[in-house]
Amino acid sequence: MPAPKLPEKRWSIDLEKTIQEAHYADRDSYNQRYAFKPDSGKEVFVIDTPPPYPSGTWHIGAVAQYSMIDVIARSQRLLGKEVYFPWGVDRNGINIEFTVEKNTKRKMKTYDREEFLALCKTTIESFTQAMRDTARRVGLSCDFDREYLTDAPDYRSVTQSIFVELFKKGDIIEDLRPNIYDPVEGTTIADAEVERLPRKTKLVDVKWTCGDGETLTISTTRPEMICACGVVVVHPDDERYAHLVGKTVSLPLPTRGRETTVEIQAHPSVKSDFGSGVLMVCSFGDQNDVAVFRELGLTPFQAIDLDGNMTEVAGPLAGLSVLEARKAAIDLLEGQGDLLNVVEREQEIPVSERGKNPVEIILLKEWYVRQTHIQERMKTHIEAIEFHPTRNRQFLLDWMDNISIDWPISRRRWYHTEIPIWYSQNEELVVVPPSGTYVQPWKDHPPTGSRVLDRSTREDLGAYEDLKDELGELTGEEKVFDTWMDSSNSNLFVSGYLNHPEVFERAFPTALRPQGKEIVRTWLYYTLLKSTLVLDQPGFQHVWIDGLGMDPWGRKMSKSIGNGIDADSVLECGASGRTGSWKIKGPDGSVSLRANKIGSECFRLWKACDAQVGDDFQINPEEIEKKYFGVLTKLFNVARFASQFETPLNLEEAPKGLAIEDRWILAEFQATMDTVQQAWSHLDIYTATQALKTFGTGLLPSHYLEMVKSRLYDDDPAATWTIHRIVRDFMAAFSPVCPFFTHHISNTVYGQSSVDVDAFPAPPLPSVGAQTAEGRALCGLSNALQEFNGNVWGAKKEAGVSLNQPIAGIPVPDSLADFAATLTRMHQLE
RNA sequence: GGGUCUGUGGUCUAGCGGCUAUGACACCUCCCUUACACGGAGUUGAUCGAGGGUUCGAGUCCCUCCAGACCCA
Repeated sequence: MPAPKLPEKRWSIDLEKTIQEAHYADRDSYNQRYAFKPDSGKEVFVIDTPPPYPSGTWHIGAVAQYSMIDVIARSQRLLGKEVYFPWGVDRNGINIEFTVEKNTKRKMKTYDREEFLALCKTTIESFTQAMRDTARRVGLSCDFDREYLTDAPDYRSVTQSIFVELFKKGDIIEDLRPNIYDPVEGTTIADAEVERLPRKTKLVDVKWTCGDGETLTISTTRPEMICACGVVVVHPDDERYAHLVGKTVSLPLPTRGRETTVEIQAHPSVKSDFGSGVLMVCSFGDQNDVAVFRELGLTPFQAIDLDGNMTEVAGPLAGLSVLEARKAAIDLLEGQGDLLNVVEREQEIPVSERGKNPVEIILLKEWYVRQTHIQERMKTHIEAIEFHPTRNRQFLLDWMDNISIDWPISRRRWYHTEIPIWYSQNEELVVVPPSGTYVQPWKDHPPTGSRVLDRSTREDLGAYEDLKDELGELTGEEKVFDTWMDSSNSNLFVSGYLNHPEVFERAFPTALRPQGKEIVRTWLYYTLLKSTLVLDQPGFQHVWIDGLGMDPWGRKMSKSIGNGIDADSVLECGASGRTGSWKIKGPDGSVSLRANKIGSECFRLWKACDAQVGDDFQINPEEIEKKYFGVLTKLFNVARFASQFETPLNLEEAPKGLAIEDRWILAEFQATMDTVQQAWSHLDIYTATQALKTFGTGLLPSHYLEMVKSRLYDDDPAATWTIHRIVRDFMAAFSPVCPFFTHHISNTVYGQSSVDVDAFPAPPLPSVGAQTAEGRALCGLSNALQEFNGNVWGAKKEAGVSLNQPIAGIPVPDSLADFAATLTRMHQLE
């Protein structure tokens, strides 16, 4: 018997790493395979990959998601598309600023701006490199040479150009509005960036006195805000207080520069069962206050300044921080005998997502993207997008129903894209840069080609060069954009908007947006908003939304719980004899998990097989190994077994004299391949992988190979052709899931890598296709065949006979008459 | 409190109105059979979260409840 062409006895992580390193080592051949070649003549398929944010280690759940995007990219190549699988890194934002502040123990605003930006850039670059390594280790086939960074001039210039475009159109405006503000970090934040944390606060009952001497009690957690009170309200149905409506009541604390009484009115937002059922409405105490102020047309008081301190209007409390003022207010009230009761109370308070600081609502002049006027148009476009899974469309639409205010996009931070605008000395004119340039107005002058616009009408008044002298001293904008302003251009950027118009023509709407479900309301929503505002088009053809990686108990992985798993520990598990072990905090104490071998191929196979797209997936390395490494071993051995038989010179054309079992397995194989091709074209990773796995570890080895073993040993050309043709095409169809595994096998045995196949394999024997009568008849026998084989195996076991020994008295049923000879030989029936 | 989603053997999972509910892993039993013991074969094991309803017929559709996840207030 000739030696197998595949020398390795089994698939191993070390083998995987060797193949992988060779794969990535030669840049030219890598690019030949995977770089985007828009002129190839093939249909363009651009994937708007989520640019990860480098923060040290890459989260296992995110890596799992990303590896599935790679499966889609590779399967689309297999189907003959010209795929652009970009590698982008999101590097703007407050996280890196925090990291630098923590590392240097210095607050951002104590630095020179330029110096601080340099520090951020160095730090994020070191994190980025680790991420690039992990990306290759998990086998991503991105166009790495075309890497884009959201903090690079070419990317930021797109953000800035779109800002200018939308500003000119009137879709971006500046306005003085109440904003959610983080006083510690000194910046405005968006609705989507607010989270709630439970904190202990004091709920105090305060005595208020009406003009006619009647007293009432108001419960509040924010007595320092009394100075900003614009109205006192009770519920219109609350009979206890109906007589109060219309009276005036005195503020129980001294103020400055405002009237000392307010009116009592009725409003339905009051919860009668909360506290005393009487509510003081302060300008910007919370979101509800803002709504009531707007509804009742009241003039707001600015009680808190940009540093989080009380303003003049707070009278004796002016200059104190919010917390100090709260204490002082309680003391004052107690001193005057107006403090009736104090209770400690657990309350959910709004904090900023990034800094975890209690946020305030402050009246500020900020930049906004108008969005409330365009919701219906967006919904029309959203109808045209195919969602995977479909339920996520509704998820997005539901979020949109809650949108009631415009999107504030300016931030008082530094490591972000700058708002590209300068103001004239009289503040009535503005200067904006030409499209395609990146500017830093806080330090630069407007570049050549800038335009002068009227600040309020946005009328274009002429070239900056011509009007320079009329502007007086220019002030560059110091504020920057919310990072979602950058991220929401990613599809435009990767599709070639502004930079490659001829590609953009063919690439937009972008073929696919893959992402996690936790950022539907941000990344997906904002991107679709941009596509509607800028181009009035749907941003994508497909949106593919995956679930979240959970710990083995079904909880979200997070640093604070200590239930996270590092991606590299899983991918390197089994390399050089290393084993993996993980200690994970569960609900009932820590649990130790171990595994001997996982690696990228097994990891990808697990993710492809174990959960449908959109479902949350529990990550348990022990299970990944137990359930899926054996699949690789099995498939490897099938190929290795086949590889010991001469590969036919002509694999394309079926030889004469195919036996009934050859025709049967070819019919089954073609049915499987039909399913796989359909599934790949519908971005259905689960179905494709399951079909391949079931065929490759079930029917093929257990039934077909056992039937034809003796023919193979006798060099039967029909059997040899059948098994080789199936293994070769199988590897191609399977290559999106396990690219290095299939590459190694197909390259070694057939001299052609499965990852280079750019057309889905044609059916080996069309005469037994799924649409043919013979194909259907053959596939119809599969159950009977499996059952019969099982019966014989069971009978031998029952009789205590080993499987390679003969057995008597088992007749082949009539339905399998055509297989009588084959089955008799296979089982040595007597 | 609201919205969305999920709930199928010990664990994970298929199922999209129709025969005795799919498969994998684990468990148990057996087998070193000339590809594979990091393997193979065969068993055991589920009142499909609970309760109502629609239907000739329901994991599958509807309602209520319970539990979990995500998002929001």
